[in-house]
Amino acid sequence: MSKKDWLKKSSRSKADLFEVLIADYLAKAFKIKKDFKKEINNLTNLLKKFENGQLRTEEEQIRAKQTAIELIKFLKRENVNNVKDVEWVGRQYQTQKTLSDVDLILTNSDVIGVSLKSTRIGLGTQKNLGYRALREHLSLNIDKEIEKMWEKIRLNLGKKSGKLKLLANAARGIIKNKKRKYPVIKKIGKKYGHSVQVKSVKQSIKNFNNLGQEEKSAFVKLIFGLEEDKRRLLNTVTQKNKTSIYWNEVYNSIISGKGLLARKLKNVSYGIYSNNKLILRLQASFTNGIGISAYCQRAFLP
DNA sequence: TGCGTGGCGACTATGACAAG
DNA sequence: CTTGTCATAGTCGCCACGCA
Repeated sequence: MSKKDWLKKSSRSKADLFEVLIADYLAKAFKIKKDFKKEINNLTNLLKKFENGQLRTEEEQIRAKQTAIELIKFLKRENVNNVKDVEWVGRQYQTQKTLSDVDLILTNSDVIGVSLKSTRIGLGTQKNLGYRALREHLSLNIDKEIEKMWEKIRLNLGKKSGKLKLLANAARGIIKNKKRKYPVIKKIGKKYGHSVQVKSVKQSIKNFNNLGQEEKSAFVKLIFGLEEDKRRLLNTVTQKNKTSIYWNEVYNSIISGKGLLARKLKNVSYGIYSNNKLILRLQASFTNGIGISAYCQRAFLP
């Protein structure tokens, strides 16, 4: 296993540990006869095996404590006292169709989902949408533009000399892979790729705004990873020593598709607004550098 | 410090053609 | 005609970085 694999696995376990630690604090706070000691021990032991395992564990312990304190305060303020059970949802989000990491089950059987994030820098990419998904949801069609882009790239390469000229008729993947060896390929890709990005953004905005409520909803749900979730959702983000907690206010309009509107942000990016509040930023791009590789849109939280 | 950009890598889809 | 195999294309999560 390569070092990167270890790091990846470790961060997965780290996130898990972060979640169960908080679940444990919450169970205590609501005096529920349940603890997560077993999960905590298992994950702590697992983390020990990774590079700097001790350090990683301690970092999550500190962050979890801090987050839990803030979360419990928040719940008190919001008069959420009637919690009868705490459940760790963890990574079942695909099957459970929820962003919740820990569920709070209330005495009336309502559920509050809590999404828990612990990051060093930024919020990361929310989702990377491929052309297929965009075609399906937004009826985006830039086939012609992409074909034209390739024609121009090949034409341009053909005018060069030597190895570059030979590449003019090579497979797309070959050309793509040569871009590090021949940086001029990146320049060419950028030159002809940019207009594809710009056009696709225009088309995406127009098409999104022409969608019906249900289709708008489906697209946004795809990005948020929501399906038929009935939970009220509480988001917490812990960065460094700062924790922010907020109800997922946009949730209802996301589900209903009401009040959703796309608007241009920059030449290659647009925003999706829920009742005039920016909820997502989408950026037209190529997955692997500029031009020449597969088209995609990346979604970021604002 | 937010945003646009660049990059890696694992995985999946597709289509051509060979083998059964 | 169906199944297998191979190369190429596309998908997508994660991360890094530079610049205004």
